[in-house]
Amino acid sequence: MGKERVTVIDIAHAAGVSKSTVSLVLQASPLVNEVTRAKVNAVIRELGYVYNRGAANLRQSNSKSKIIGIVVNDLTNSFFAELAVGVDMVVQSAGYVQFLANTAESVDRQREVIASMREHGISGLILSPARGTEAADLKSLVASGIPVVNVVRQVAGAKVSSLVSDNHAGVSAAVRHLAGLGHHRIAFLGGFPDTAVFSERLQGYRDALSDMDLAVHDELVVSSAPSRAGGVAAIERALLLRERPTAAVCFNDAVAFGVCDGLRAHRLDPGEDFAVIGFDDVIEAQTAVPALTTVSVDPQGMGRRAAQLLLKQINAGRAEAEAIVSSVRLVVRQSCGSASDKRERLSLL
Amino acid sequence: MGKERVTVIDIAHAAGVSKSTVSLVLQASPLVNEVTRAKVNAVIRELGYVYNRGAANLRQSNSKSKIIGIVVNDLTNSFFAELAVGVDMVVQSAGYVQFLANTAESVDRQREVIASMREHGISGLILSPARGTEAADLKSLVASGIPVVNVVRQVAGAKVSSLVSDNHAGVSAAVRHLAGLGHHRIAFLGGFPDTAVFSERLQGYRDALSDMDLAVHDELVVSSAPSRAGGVAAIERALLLRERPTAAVCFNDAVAFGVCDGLRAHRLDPGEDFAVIGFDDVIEAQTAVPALTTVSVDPQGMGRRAAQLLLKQINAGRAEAEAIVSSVRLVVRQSCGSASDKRERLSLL
DNA sequence: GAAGATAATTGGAACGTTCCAATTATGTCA
DNA sequence: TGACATAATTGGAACGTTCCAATTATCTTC
Repeated sequence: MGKERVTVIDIAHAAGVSKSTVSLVLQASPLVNEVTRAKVNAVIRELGYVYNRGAANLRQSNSKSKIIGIVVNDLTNSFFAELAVGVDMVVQSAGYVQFLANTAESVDRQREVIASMREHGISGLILSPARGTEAADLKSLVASGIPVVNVVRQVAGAKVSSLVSDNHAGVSAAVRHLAGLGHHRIAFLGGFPDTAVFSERLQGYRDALSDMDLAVHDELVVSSAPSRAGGVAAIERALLLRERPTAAVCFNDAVAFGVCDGLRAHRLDPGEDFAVIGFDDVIEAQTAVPALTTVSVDPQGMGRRAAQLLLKQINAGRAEAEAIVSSVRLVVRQSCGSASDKRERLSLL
Repeated sequence: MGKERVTVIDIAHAAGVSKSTVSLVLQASPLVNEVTRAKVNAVIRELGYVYNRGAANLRQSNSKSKIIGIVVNDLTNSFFAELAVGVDMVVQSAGYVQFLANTAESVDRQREVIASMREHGISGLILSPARGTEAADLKSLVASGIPVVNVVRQVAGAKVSSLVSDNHAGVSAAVRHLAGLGHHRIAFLGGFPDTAVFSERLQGYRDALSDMDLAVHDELVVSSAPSRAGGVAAIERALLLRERPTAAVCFNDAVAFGVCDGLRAHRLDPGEDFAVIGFDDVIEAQTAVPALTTVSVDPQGMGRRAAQLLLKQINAGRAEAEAIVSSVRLVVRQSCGSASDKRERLSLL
């Protein structure tokens, strides 16, 4: 049953009008009379018609496909999952649907999925580029006029819009906060050193230390995978130092959680015995114990803004690339053990 | 630049063959001569041709659109993020691309996104239905012959395949394990009571208690949102009981983590002072401190299997619905404080 | 070298929609 | 009522592909 599909012609026939009129109704054109519109709509419902966007898209320009692509480098990281949710929200309510693909940091896979998305005629692309992505990888895509918004990571030399958080300012604020609490040996933990994001955050760390007249010890920056497991590994190594750090700002929240885990494995109480600050502010940051002090970038909000930027460019037809750096704020919670937080915690018990 | 697209006709012209031949080449047909194939492929690369699946799909049956839809009820839960990654893996390597949408438990939104996906001609759908989804919601979809695989949750009366984990056996095993460790007052924490998954798990809890000759106290089952925050709330309430539980099996890992957080807020050490067992085995379960004892369902593997099942049905044309319940195993780690684990932990220090 | 088989190629119709130009119906005004 | 404007509707071409039936080129075999 239900083998052959219902087309606009079937509707036209059943409603006693022409296919052109039905098409007009589908597009909510003001040219069609109210009563015919009602009749056509009734028939549409009655016959269970489903619009064929593929056919429509064939006739129209590609930018009306109502598909946007989003490719992220690591969906198992909740930062990106939330980013995707944010994108999905605005994209859905604009009547679009999103192709989501995960590259797991593989540029090969990234190339494949972008090619596949192009074949399907995406109207635009939101991309968190895999490590090692080069401007050349995006060249033909932008040449074809498809708007692209890079998020989280930039690609040097690519003529596309980008939306990144203010990494330098965020880490700076975190370091200054720790220094203000009296910490002298502050570590920078986690992250792959060959990424722009890492460089920016590290620079923020170094600059803030200088600002606060603290020495910069290279042994205190230990890189690792930007994951929970990476955080465990990083703190393990940091605790091996002859002169241990007393605080750390972490590459991201996942690393920070791993650091807390690693501390506990050493019978150290994060927040009490060791201060840790994250970066991202994923949802668990609030509910974790201790609640994580972190640089809030609001991943969902970032997804929403990226989607809005992309939709703007799609609607504008040909839009120039703009680079937005999204401001960021330090959210002080329990994991850095500030005096005020200690009071707060005691009053809770 | 790059405004008008390159079509199969342009290729044909440039290669000195007919569009039919180019089409044959695109489909890797054995009918075409090696040397012409090579020439055509060269021209394709040279002109930067991109295949238009929309057009192809117009001519072919819907099942060749190479798009599958996946809609989940809560992507911010890492269980579903990992499920999506699993689906993506097999789907990508089969040359498909996935529409991913998040419903946030809204059946309205779910209806919208499914409708939108149909308009785009998905070949199949993997659905983790939002709470309150009814068989009627899927009726027209299955009537149109599009294969659907429900994951995680079933929809009563819907004629679609499903892949769920063995909830009863999983919770049973968890309860028996706790009882074996000497616990008498075992709570069941978290989850919305109006779902089939909840009922199944609760039944597993009750049956196992009976098996072990333990009394079933209704006050020991406290429902809540199946999230980290819900876990905090649930354990708060459980600790208010005149006679406190000493152990809990939780609706899922998110709840279990929340329960650990809540315990710590009360200066109770999860694993030492109170045993907790989760359900799902998300990646953090291994690296968390204490590592979470949990019923492992391997979300990525589940995603992969769901995708394989769906692809099988797509290729088979018309396939009958099959209900698979995926077996499940208890992974004992630190959070339930078994004797052997205590030894293990001590040896670590 | 004629006949038949096989290999390779091809033009044209079809898929379901949109858009344009053209047509018909309806209203307004002197 | 005729002339004109406006409102509503319409047929046909086009989008880029696939598929069928038909054609042409190349082999075999006697």
